[in-house]
Amino acid sequence: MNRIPLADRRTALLAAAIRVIAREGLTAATTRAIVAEAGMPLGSFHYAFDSREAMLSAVIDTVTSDERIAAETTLSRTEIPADLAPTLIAGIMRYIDLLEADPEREQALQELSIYAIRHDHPAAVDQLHAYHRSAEHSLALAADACDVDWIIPVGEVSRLLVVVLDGITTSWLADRDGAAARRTAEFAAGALAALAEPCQPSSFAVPSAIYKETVRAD
Amino acid sequence: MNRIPLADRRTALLAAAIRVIAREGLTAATTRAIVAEAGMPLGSFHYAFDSREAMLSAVIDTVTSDERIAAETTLSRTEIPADLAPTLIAGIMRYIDLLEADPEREQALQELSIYAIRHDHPAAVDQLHAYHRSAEHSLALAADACDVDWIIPVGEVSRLLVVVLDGITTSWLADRDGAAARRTAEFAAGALAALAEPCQPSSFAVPSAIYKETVRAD
DNA sequence: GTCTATACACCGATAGAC
DNA sequence: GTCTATCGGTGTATAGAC
Repeated sequence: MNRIPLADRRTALLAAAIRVIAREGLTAATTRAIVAEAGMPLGSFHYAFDSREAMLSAVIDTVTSDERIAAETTLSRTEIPADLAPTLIAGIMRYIDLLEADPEREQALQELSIYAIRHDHPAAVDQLHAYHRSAEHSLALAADACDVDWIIPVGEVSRLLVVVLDGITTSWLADRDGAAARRTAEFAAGALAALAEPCQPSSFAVPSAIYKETVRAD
Repeated sequence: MNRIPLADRRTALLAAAIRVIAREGLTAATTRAIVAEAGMPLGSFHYAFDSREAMLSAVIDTVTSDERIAAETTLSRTEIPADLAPTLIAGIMRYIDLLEADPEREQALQELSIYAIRHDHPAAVDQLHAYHRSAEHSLALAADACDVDWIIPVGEVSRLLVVVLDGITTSWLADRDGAAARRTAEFAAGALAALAEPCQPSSFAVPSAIYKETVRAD
């Protein structure tokens, strides 16, 4: 009947898949459940995607896109305070707000992440790198706005931030303790802020003792 | 033929299930795969467990037992250095060693954890609490050995440690970058060590400003 | 291109022989 | 109690009508 461009059909199926995964979990996201969610007949699935597996890879690519992550995690420049620690706290708090506002979405991302590690490892690495890029961008922006320099490579700081955000997410998904998550956020922000110092006139940053000998160039 | 006590059969099936989950993932751990791994006929499954779901809950209980976690994470007292930061570093490094030695096991634990959040939430909470208890015990032991007091409740420190360990695990499972994981560990240990101070003669600990007003009694 | 009908494998669970 | 055989259901994928 209605002829739908293939790209639109793929988009609709991906969106439906993400909704089903968020609502009922990855194992419940069968081809039947996804086409039902999208209001399509079962047959249409396999000429939008070669297989369920291929579609899941596309789902991961979609939720991993830099634009999507950036849109959800970037602080608008105007709301950045002057000091670094409060800036970092505000950023992490904003993430926790998003987590509390849409727990199922974050749970879905974790399920997809762990699925990818076993079944589509390159996608898992891409997903992690996307988070790192986003964190790096936010951290560079924060340091710039607060007139400080990171004393270790910002890529290292971003790794720390990603680890903390992931840990906070996992714990919160289990215990739903927002107050505890926010205490963790304050501690983490303080610790991260200690990795910056007021801008030096020189362009050479001073590496900390810990990182001096272990950071590799690549 | 061979009559096997029910408890033994359950134990054997649980062990087989854990091996299958570690090797092939949770979704591949079907009743058929598990009994095959255990060398049993399919029929024996359902008089050891009421259902696959019930068996998975038992699996979670098994891997969540305090004894098991403690055995894997507790530092033997003799190898604790005198200063807190190196002690914490050694502990987290030891965890990373275990992670690198048996990645599939840790991946299995994460799959079980995320399964439990959706399908057996009380078990997920128990699992998190077990980690907290173990971390709390290790942190108390470390502080004692190094003659320091935690300046915030040790339960709060343990929460931070659990968050960090979980974040390190997730990142490492994706990128397998042990050097980066160890840099994260050094940073985290340093930040946690800053939450302790030399023992006071008084038994009153001084709460930090951050935690003073947010920690609830419960 | 679209959708119905169906193929075929595998799932959890159980009935029934021994 | 033990194990084989099988049931009913559901999964992915596809063949074939239109």
